[in-house]
Amino acid sequence: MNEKRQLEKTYDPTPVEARWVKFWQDEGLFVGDAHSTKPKFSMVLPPPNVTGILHMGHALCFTLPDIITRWKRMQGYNCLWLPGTDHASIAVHNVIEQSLAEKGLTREKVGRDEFLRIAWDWKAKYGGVITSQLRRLGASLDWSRERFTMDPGFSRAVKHVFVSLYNEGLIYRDYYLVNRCPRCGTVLSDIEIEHRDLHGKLWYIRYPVEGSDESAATGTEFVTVATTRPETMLGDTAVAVHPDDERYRHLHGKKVRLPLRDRLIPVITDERVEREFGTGAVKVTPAHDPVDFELGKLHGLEQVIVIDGSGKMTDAAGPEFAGLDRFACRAKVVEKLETLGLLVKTEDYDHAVGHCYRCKSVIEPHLSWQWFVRIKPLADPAIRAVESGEIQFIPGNWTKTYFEWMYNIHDWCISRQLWWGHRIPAWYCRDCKHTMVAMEAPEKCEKCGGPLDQDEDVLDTWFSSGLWPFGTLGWPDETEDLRTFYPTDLMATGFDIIFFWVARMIMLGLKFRGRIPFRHVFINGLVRDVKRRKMSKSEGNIIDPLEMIGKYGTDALRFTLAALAVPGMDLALSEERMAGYQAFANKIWNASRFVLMNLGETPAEAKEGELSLADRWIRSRTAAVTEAIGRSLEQYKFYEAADTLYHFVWHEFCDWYIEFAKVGLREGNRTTEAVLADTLGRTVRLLHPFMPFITEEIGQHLPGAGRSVAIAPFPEARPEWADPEAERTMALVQEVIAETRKVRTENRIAPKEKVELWVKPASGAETRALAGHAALVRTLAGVSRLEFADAPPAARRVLKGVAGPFELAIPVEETAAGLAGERERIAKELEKVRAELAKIEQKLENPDFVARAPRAVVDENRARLEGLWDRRAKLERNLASLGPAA
RNA sequence: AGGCGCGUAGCUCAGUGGGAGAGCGCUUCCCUGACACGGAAGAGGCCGUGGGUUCAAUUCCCUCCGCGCCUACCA
Repeated sequence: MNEKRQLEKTYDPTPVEARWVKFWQDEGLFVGDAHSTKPKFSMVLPPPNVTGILHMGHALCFTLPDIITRWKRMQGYNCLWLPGTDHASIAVHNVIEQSLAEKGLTREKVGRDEFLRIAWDWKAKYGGVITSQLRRLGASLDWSRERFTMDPGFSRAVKHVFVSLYNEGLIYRDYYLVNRCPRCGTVLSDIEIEHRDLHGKLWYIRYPVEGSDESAATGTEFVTVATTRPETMLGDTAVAVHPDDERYRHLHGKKVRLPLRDRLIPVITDERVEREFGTGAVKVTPAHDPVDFELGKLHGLEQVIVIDGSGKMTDAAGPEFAGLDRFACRAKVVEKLETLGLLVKTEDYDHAVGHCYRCKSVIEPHLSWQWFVRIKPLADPAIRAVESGEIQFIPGNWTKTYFEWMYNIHDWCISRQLWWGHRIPAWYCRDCKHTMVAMEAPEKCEKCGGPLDQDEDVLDTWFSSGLWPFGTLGWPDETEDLRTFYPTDLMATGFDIIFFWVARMIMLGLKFRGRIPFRHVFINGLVRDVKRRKMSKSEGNIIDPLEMIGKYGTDALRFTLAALAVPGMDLALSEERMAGYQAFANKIWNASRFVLMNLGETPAEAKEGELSLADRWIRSRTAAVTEAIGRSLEQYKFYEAADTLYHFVWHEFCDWYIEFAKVGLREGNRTTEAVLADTLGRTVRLLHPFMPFITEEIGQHLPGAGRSVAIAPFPEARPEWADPEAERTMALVQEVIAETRKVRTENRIAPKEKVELWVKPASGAETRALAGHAALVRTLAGVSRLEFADAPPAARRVLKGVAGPFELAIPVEETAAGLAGERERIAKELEKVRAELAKIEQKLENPDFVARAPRAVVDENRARLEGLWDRRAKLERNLASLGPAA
């Protein structure tokens, strides 16, 4: 026995994990080789926000691709998995502005330069948190190539893209109604808006029609409009009705007097007005509503801005309301109208309201100058890339979601009124207002030579993220990395950023590289809690991956995530499950300990002629499992691969093979020793992509350990090991053992007590097969003596069982406890057999079935029928032998 | 309003056009020299409802019920 090779008594993940993280890093095992001649496999890590701390969503999204990368690497691919972080402008702003607020400061007070200095300091200090947490997960990333979306090279790529698109006319500046978050102080793109259903109100307001006879007894004529946002009426510049609406035909061309502002506004007609909704007349506020904005343009209406960018009412709202918060103003407007008798009624009304995706404030439509990407020309090729199958979504049903959005895509607003980010490379002439866009700051206006001011805004974070797959590889330079690793092979991410990120990467990758950025898009689900709720801080139902790692080990966490990862499905994470896989890790550990304890000084060699049944069986199973795992991983069926491994390791290798091997090892069978060691070695390597730490630890103790399991060859399937005969015979042996155990247990024979087992011979071949492996039955079933005979020797009591083709008999002393249940046990079994038999008989008696079902199915049913007849006969005999019921 | 998805064992989830599966939990027994994070033997399910296709449906199609998500300019 080699003392050095032995494992500690119990597996303690923490020190082991720390050791191998360092080892992998020091040895440079995950560094991609730009000059390799081997086939490549590349991925870029979806860059987590620098503000981030690792949560379960990360853990899932990083574990699954890591499994694939490790698997590919072991198969000999030149792998690159490139890490990095995203500057996350809004998220960082929120963090820093909060810390400023604690000192009574605002970003305006400290100024742009100071603010950026603070942000960079902050990034330097905390930006590494998430990356160090990623290492703990065991993610096999190439840290030598780590990037940041605002590092100099990447910034150059961003500018390059902006300038190119501008020169091509695909980026333009426009005065447009956009979404603005009053709290974050910036505009947002359409997809950064979350729609939430709110319980709101619908206010019905009367606008006096101008020219109606106020002095007449009939009184003033009114037109009533319905609105969910009464405060915007201060900016109304028209009332719209449907052109064919008879109720309002007499108002065409008339004007109404806007209450509270005492302004005359026209009645216009437009087919977009729904006659059925509200009163069929709608107030028009071009500066504060997307539809009204369009109407306003069409009808040449004035745009009166009554709410500013921070959600406060402007002077244009009138002296009574100027300076009020928009919601306070709403209350005041309603109150005023009521006093004036202009509020007809108020109804409850539920509707979807846009909220900021970062801070959840209610979005305000806001009229301002912004930069946009003309998206159609970019979207079309991106649609074709998916239609043609060049890019494949997994699972495929996300394709539809992608198309849905891409077909209806709107121009992308990319400017943000923030400081942390890529500043827009546009300059405006102070004198002639000329706009210049360039990579480097121009000296003076190219038209009039006047002084220039750079645009104050930065770009949408997602504008830069969209370049990630090629910007990280050195683009716009034609680097070796770019040539070797682009396009990447797999992008694994959440469905929530298909629009934000995946679609943009495809569009920009095609535009600037002329090639797709990745072939497969693996969409993983959301990690939810056991009750399927989204994990959130406010719910207090967060399961913290780092806490789980501390408690159960990284391997258990990874295996849990893999086992629950059905492509595209949300997964409900339970701690119990994780505890189960911790036990699994422990099981592997102890099985390995057993194997190592039984290895001789010199490596054993498996001699083909000396393979035992168990050896041939486990080899056959290993071959099948190896093949199955490859197939599952090809299809990203992580749960299936994990399940296969779990079952194989625990219920085939540990429960059966190790127990069988003990029999051989006791006899000093070195072939069994060799097969045992080889099977463990293969198992460890099969498991490695899922559980890198424990397998590295074990692998390094095994004889013939290479430099690292992480770069050891992934086991090949060895189809020549398939041995159906061994599997059939083993099934026979296992059945006899199981039946014997069952009879023992149900008759309360103590585990320690040995019994004699008499087997009634079945066919010659079956009997010989079983007889050849009597030692296995004896050891595993607690049998002292195994004999073949038509009838057992005379005894006061004989327990009966049926195992496959065999009838079993166990003679016991009358004193054995609990013999009474035996009749019931057999009767119950018989009942099951009869019920099943009835079903099959019925099926086979159906001529349509026999005529139309596939031959194999019919044969299979016939075989089952015969097997059941046989079993029924044996059970009936057993029951009869017990004598009449008491 | 459209689109997507889910409803299978107590819980969390796989799976399949022809004998219902796993993990955890539960019951009984056992600390047998790898492992009590263990071993052995069990209990437990009209596979949401109603139709249709089929020789055969838990599986394919439709209706409905329940649940979740995404997209959306009826104020």
